[in-house]
Amino acid sequence: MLSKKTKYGLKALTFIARQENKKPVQISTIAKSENISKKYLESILLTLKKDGVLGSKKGKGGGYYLIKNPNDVAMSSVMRVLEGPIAMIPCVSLNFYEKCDDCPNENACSVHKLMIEVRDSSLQIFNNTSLADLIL
Amino acid sequence: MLSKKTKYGLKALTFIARQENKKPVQISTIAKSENISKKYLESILLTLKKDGVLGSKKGKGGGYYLIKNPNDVAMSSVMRVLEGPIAMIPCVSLNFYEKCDDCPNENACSVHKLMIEVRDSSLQIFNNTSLADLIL
DNA sequence: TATTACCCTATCGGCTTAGTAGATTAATTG
DNA sequence: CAATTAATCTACTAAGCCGATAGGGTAATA
Repeated sequence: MLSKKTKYGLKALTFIARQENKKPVQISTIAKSENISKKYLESILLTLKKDGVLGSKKGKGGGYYLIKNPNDVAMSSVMRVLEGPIAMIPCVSLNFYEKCDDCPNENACSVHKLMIEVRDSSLQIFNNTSLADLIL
Repeated sequence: MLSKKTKYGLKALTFIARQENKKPVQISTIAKSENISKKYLESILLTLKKDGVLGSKKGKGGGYYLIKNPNDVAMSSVMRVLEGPIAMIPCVSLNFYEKCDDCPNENACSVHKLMIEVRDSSLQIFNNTSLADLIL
């Protein structure tokens, strides 16, 4: 399941990227327009800022703005920051690997192979889709 | 995330499908061999039985056995029974569709389109992989 | 210097997951 | 028939996560 966190984050990023001018967008503006709890959205945008996708400006006329070019914001990186691993199971995750405690031998595991396939196909989509593709 | 339920279920199915003879396999045998809590595995196998993939026999020499041919057990159906929707988000699910409460217009949603792509690529894998492929 | 709006910490209810316990039912075997 | 075996059913629980909320703190701008 895609968490609301990720869903809201993607919607917010899209909203910001759609701005003609490069003026900062306020949290409350996005929250209202996209039907998202303002306080919750706050924490999400903060996460995206720490990740380096967004920048922020305080005070009057402040808000959040895009730091990178939408073409350079890959879905794979956004997904990893907000959702966590792209793989369905830790033992096939590239960035969040963890050994299964019930599997003595990964290579002999029937589930393992299947999950690698799924991971690769998802990864291909997320790597080849950028924020710019979402704007359309 | 793939739930342990699904993971255990797949492992159990593989275990049963690997049996040379078609004699029923007992829960405890699978549980020990695959390091799964016996009682938990019980409920999983019961679910698979209700779905029509497995049959069971009580009493001495009883256990669970495969009803269908491994080639006819598609991963997509097993996934749906154990894991639920294959889609990452209900609004793009084919079998478990639900409207988003925050989206006024699905077709205008940037997340929607992305999630359809992911669903389709996963579905293709799950549809084209059967239990027979896992045995190898 | 007042206002605006980001920043941080803490908390909470509700839900799901994984696992446990115990009693019951049905089939086989002696 | 009786004893054994193993599936079936019901109920419960501990732990963890998610989404949301509350309230105050801090920095920049006009």
